[in-house]
Amino acid sequence: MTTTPYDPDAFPPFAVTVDIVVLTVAEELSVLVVERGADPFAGELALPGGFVLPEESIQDAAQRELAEETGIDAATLPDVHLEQLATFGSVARDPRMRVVSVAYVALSPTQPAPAAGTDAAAAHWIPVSEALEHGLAFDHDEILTVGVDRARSKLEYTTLATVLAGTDFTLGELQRIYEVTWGFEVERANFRRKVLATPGFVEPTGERRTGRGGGAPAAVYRAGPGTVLTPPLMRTA
Amino acid sequence: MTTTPYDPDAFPPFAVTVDIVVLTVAEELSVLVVERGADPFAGELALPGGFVLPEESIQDAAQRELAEETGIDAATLPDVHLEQLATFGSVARDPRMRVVSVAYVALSPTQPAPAAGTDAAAAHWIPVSEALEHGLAFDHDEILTVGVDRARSKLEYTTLATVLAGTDFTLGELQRIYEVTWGFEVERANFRRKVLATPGFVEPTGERRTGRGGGAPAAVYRAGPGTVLTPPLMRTA
DNA sequence: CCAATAGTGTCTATCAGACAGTATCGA
DNA sequence: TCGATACTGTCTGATAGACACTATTGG
Repeated sequence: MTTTPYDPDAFPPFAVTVDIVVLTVAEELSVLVVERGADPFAGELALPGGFVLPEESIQDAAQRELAEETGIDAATLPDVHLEQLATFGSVARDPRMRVVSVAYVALSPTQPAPAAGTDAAAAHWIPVSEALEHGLAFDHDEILTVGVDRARSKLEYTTLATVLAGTDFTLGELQRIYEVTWGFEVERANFRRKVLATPGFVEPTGERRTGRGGGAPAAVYRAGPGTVLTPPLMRTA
Repeated sequence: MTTTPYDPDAFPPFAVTVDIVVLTVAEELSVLVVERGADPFAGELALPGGFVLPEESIQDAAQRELAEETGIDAATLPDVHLEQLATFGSVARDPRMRVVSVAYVALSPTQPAPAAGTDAAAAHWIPVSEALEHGLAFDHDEILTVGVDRARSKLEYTTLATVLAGTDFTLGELQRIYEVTWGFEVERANFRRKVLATPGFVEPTGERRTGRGGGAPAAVYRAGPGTVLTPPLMRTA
């Protein structure tokens, strides 16, 4: 806002979009990508996203695109964490015109592949490493990198790993969320101690679940009311 | 980016601005505000900012506005830290038209009042508490709050306090940066130990400086090459 | 039995909080 | 001398890393 009055017809013409880095933990840390149908970058992979409409806030646009284009089951949509990441506004990031993109990060519980036949038929999960090796359209490589960095650091000082773990999880499963996201192993006993000693991180459900490949049945937990981890769960490696 | 091709004439009309939360530590934590000359909110206080031009990136726009409208001495401008904060895009945040604002935070060394007679004659420092009590134009109260939160938490896990302290500083002065920014006192001996034990935080200049109100002369330090504090300097209170 | 996972206990190094004590300046 | 700041040292409680040990499952 300058002190200069401005004429609605004189403002520089910008388009505003949202792009969403939707992350989940499968075998590897994975991101949801869509195949572009039109030029530029037709046929290439890109992050899901779209225009912000004149009558919706940017946050609303991100939520709408997450629902529409993402193919995430409507039942689990409320469990998805969505937060603003950063805004990307280089002059030539879109070859056609001036487009400013407000990027969001979404963390989703482990998900099956989006159902075919929906709006999001072109959407599918691929490992982040694969996405970065292959390369995404526009500046989406950079957006993805920033998004993954944000997710990794948020696991340190928030309880958001529970979002990636889903509604019910064992401590072993929660530990795998950290290990897959961070890319290195975590000492089991110390991890348990820290998680259980942090008030509001997890709550026992009282149930026990038996693993797939042998091993003692594990206690099942759900997310607690806490959101921050003070002191944080450091990633030393 | 959707897979739908889009017509340059059909995109929704948005204006994109930058608004900057420029913070410094004086007697209190203070923010640079400008007096608005035109409606809406004519005569009220607002954060400095302005339009992003068609041929500049958003980051460039923020830097330009910081230099132009801010009244910060050109010699100290390179020492100012500028980082993107968040983007604010509610539908009605500007009563005239749809405006999306990309907010930035700037941390400036302690500064004298901006020189009168410049473009930034309307700019001046006021304590953050005063700004929030009095109220700022548009949604700038919210932007300021988010900016101050960002600054406070960044002091925890980065060495950015050295930016607020200026080129040369004593450990007592650096401690005051923390105390004023966080709003509570820090234990002296522990603060010294932590700062000196963190590699790359500060470097001794070899000089000593004598304070204003008596006391032994203090060693003078400058910022070191380090940027992160691991583990962080926690604010327990 | 073996492999694999779950769960517990313990030793130790590190570090932050708290606080005492000495030193050096200006007024 | 007094007040104020600079600087050092030390004790202690909390905690994370490392690792050993037991328990319970499937195959």
